[in-house]
Amino acid sequence: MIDPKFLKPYSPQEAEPRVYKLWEDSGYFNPDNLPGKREKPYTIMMPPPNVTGILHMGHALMLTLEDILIRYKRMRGFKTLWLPGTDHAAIATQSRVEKDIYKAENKNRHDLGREEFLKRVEKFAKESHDTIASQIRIMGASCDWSREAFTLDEKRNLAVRAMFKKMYEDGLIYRGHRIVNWDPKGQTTISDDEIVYEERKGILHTFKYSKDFPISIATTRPETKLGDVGVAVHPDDERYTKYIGKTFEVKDFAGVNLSIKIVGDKEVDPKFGTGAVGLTPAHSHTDWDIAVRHNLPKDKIVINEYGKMTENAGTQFVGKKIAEARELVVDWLKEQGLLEKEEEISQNIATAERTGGIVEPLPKLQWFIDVNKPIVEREGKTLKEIMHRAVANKEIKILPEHFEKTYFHWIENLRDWCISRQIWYGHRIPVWYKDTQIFVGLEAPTETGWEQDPDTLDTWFSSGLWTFSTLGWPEKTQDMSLYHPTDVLETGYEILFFWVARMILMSGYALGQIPFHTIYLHGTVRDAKGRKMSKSLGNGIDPIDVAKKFGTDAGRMALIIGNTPGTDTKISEDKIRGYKNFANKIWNITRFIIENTPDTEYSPDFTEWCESDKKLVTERDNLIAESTKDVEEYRLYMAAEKLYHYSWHSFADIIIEDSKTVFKSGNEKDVMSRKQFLLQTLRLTLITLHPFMPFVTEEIWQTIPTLKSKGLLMIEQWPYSKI
RNA sequence: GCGCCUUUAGCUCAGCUGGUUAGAGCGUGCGAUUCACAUUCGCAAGGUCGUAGGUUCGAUUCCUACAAGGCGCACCA
Repeated sequence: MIDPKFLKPYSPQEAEPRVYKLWEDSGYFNPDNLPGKREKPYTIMMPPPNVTGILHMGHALMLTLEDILIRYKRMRGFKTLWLPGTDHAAIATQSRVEKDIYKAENKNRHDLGREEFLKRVEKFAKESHDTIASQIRIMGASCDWSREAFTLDEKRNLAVRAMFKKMYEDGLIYRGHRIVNWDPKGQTTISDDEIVYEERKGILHTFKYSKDFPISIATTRPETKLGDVGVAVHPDDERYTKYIGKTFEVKDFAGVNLSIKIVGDKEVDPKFGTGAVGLTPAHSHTDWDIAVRHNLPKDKIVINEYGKMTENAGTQFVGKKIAEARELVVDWLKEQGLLEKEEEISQNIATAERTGGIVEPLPKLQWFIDVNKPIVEREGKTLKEIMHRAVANKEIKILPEHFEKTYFHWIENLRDWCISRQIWYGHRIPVWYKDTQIFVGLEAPTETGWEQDPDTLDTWFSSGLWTFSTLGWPEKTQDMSLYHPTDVLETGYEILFFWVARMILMSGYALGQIPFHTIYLHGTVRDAKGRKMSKSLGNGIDPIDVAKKFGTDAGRMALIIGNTPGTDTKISEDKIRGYKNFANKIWNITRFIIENTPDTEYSPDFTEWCESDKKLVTERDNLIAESTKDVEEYRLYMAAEKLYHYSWHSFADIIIEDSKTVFKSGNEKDVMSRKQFLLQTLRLTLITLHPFMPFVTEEIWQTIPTLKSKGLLMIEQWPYSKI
């Protein structure tokens, strides 16, 4: 008797939660519980979503791609581990919570104090985590919850401390006083990669320090000139060579005394401005470098951490904001008749990715990772070389391939990585100070008087360890030896440098291993018009709403079809609706077949095909073989589309339609052959579509008595496993 | 400034290593539909494959230049 469910349209809302529970309760998400021998492991570490809120379409795409790969490999008999987790996302989470608290209570983090503030952040992170974990389930992700990790939990903290200690002892981590990127809004340093450049209009002022100063200079930041210590010109610039080496005393530059030494440096572009650069080493990266080369004073700081002028800027400027000071200096130059020219130019302003604050270069004592130091344990290779080599010698393959060039280009320009942050939420730096002594270790020294460094680590330091901190490193666990290196790292191309490169660095350094064999980079999910989804535009599609309205399967298909690696993809409700109809189509295919084969036993070894069906078998098997190859070669979009097209436009539209005639004909051999073909193809359709549309296929499998008796579709064997 | 990507039907995109009438989905038009389908099915229209050269027996596919759009990195005094 046909199950009455089939008399109504397929209801993903009803089926999906029930089916997920069935899977989760089976224990098969955990590779230890999978049936059969399964000697070969297949591992994916889930890129941990930030605990700053809820999942968006990008997460849905990531989860879909990874789930397809994992489900496919599980059906191919691999010991599949997909390890889920979340990321504490230090700055992002801290600033989010700060904002909330300020809105609700008009307090900042200092009003609450470190301990109380951290409690609040942890509470927020916990809630956010719970939301995310439930949303990952809604997406149908077949990941091993028993191994779930958090970048800031105890085990990961141990890994972080162990790594810091190891790198410190190898001389790769050092403390240095140098110019860093300071975010006045977030009150912390940030790395070069956390800077976003924004093009803005600025005014280039050309002026002289004093009437009798021989060289005019140009600047967009007149207020910093209060801290100038020199002027740099190109060594071959004939206009200025006669001044190189001389020092000029400027008695009164807007109220301060300046001692300006003229130096020749080839970094100076003689064609820009006047061809002479006023040097402010404390507030400019390039000026700092020039000052180092020519031994000029570097610590004349005129702007502090809050973006205000310091005492060095003179009594009339101290305490004033940058913008105000800038106007005052310009006014003064005008009054003195020193301003020669003002022109509008466009310039790139460095802003902090997370807070949007304008980045102020400042000299500070910070912790760095040396990317150019030869490592004894690694045959004298540097971290840069470790990162470069893994991709260059094809140990790691990037998809799409052209991102390799981007990757190499980034490595070439890489400078030492500043890893200390002046924020509270994150891994505390495992360094203790007592007078002039420094102690670096896993635990605090037992004697009294030691104080721990107040700073925390860049969040990407802990994410860099993700492929192995999740497996228990630094302990020598069974998981470590079985699952590392992992197989695929699937993530968005925008975090290739932030994260992917750092994992290659950390794994290569600490283990002498690559972290993964293949990098699959997906693009950004955009709206129907190609715009980025954002809160302010209100054009976002919430994957959870999609699940409610159309079903997760439909959302997954819409995300995957037409989506090639590295390319942005557009999605709309219309597209999703199409795949909702497809789920219903499979539902009705099933209904037709069971209604028309009530007395037919499915026999797996059936060979008595009539002539016309022989062709159908070949066609179908070729299609499955092609799709299998597509999945193996990461053309998931292609496999999904082929299977979709076959099910609907061959199997349903042609073959099933034709069956109506065959059944009427009454030719017994033909009828039997066709019935067997329909049953067999239904079974194969469900199996091959399962990685893409896991819910509807499993629901059907569980509803048909003969298929259900074989257990879960999730662990059914993929056909033609020789491919 | 250095580099990467994209440019194929009205829209969104496929087209793997060059080879018969260039494909899909959506949309459009016409027709059918109490017979698995909160619909579905059939048929049809629609493309000088960004522009200009080149390699080749043959190029949407390879090379060069150019144009438009997008992106990354660096500089930014």
